[in-house]
Amino acid sequence: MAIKIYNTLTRSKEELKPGAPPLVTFYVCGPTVYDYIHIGNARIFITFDVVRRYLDYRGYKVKLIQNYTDIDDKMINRANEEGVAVRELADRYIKAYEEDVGALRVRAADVKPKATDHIPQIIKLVERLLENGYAYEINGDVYFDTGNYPRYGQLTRQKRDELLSGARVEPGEKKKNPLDFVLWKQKKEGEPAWESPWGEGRPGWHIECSAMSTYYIDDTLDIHAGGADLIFPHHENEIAQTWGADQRPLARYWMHAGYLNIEEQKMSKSLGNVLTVRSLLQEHDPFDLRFLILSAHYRSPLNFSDELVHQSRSGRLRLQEMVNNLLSALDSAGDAASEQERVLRKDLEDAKARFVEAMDDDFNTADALGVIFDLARSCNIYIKEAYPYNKDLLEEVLRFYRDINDIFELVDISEPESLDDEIAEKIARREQARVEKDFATADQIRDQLLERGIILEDTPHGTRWKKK
RNA sequence: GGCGACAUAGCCAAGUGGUAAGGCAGAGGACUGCAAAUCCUCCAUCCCCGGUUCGAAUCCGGGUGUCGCCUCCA
Repeated sequence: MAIKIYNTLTRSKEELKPGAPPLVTFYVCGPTVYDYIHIGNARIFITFDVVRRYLDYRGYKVKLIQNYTDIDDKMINRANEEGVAVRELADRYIKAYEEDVGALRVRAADVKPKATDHIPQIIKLVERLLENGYAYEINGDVYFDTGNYPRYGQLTRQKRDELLSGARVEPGEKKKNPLDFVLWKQKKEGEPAWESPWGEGRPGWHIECSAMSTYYIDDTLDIHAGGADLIFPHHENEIAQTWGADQRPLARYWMHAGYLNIEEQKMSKSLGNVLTVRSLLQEHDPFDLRFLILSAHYRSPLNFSDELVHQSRSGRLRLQEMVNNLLSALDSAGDAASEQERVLRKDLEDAKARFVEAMDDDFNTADALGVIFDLARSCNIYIKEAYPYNKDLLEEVLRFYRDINDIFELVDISEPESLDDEIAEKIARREQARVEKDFATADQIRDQLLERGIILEDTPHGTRWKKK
């Protein structure tokens, strides 16, 4: 069995065949750090974080690179509006990005290059493009010459003249062809700039990813990923640049995640419906947001609303409860054997296989969640009916949930904390009261503990507690 | 105008030829002193019309609808 990935380049699912297995080189287009990230950004980062973790789970050694775009028009405009240096703006939002994404349990990339730290590499790349005849300079600006690159449009699946019909030239641009794009931009007054063979200037938007991935990998990437809106022009241009400079494909597999809409509407500043991760985390559990994002296939459009977050939460808590049940059952587990044990063991093996099958098929997280819920039911039945429990089996189930959680990270699977003596004593007192059928006292104690954030649940095998 | 995606129950969502996963919500039941948790049962023939096939949600043709890209955008 092999992992299949939908490759935007070929518009079909292909078997993953990395260039140098078990290594998988993986480049994800990172944020432009001019503002807080929104939930749509978060979808991208969570999606590819899960892809990365799954590849890891399947035995690949993933090297993940994710850049920070810390110089471009948006950066400059925002810095000017706020009257701060571009560098200062970048530092602030890189920090914010790492906090936000960290709260969402997205693991940091192995390499996190910033565009402005790689100006020499960018300049060299532009020089190679000029030497190879794929670029031209006009008064300090350097453009990529799409007229010299017949394959332009291959990722977008459009011919040059088709793309041309919608293209337009910004005032002040001096390019030969409307599809040509800027590699190096001459300095304007008040903008950050670096020395170059074409005078002071700064890099264009697309060039950084080509330059940095080449610098850190120096070979065709296995996977290059980003949001669907990056297909054109960003990724199209990256492909053209890397080919022009080094005559090699930038990446073998191109993955693009779908849009996230807010209440069926595209998120946009003008509609005023941009939801930052930062604000959402004020009212929502990050696990719930992850659940929502993983509940649909990553290439499908995904809607976002409070209602859907609540639905996600209800479903997710079912899994959390199951894990809690499992952990507490483990406390009293021994080496009992039973018919139910055989059933659960089989369901576990099935679940393992089905999980891999779902995820191998272009990371079908929605399907995989179904597998997880099926096993949860089976495990709950076991816990309900198979007392006394078999410890080995429960531990094996728990191990599987830990493995899955290492990929999806939807629940908290920490060992139960020990109870402080006072609370333990109260629980014991309540038990005694229940035996004596003094339910008024029992309920009173339960209410007291509830106020302190401890929820009690009576089971046939004793009382369980959990934190609110 | 060009290119492309999607259309599955009240909601979310898998399934790409063999007779509709899973979750949320809802109804009924079991268990419980009560509660919580859990379990059981019920709840869709897959936008419409044609076609191919022994057989289609799944393939083909034609509609209708929604959305995206072609311009900064994750």
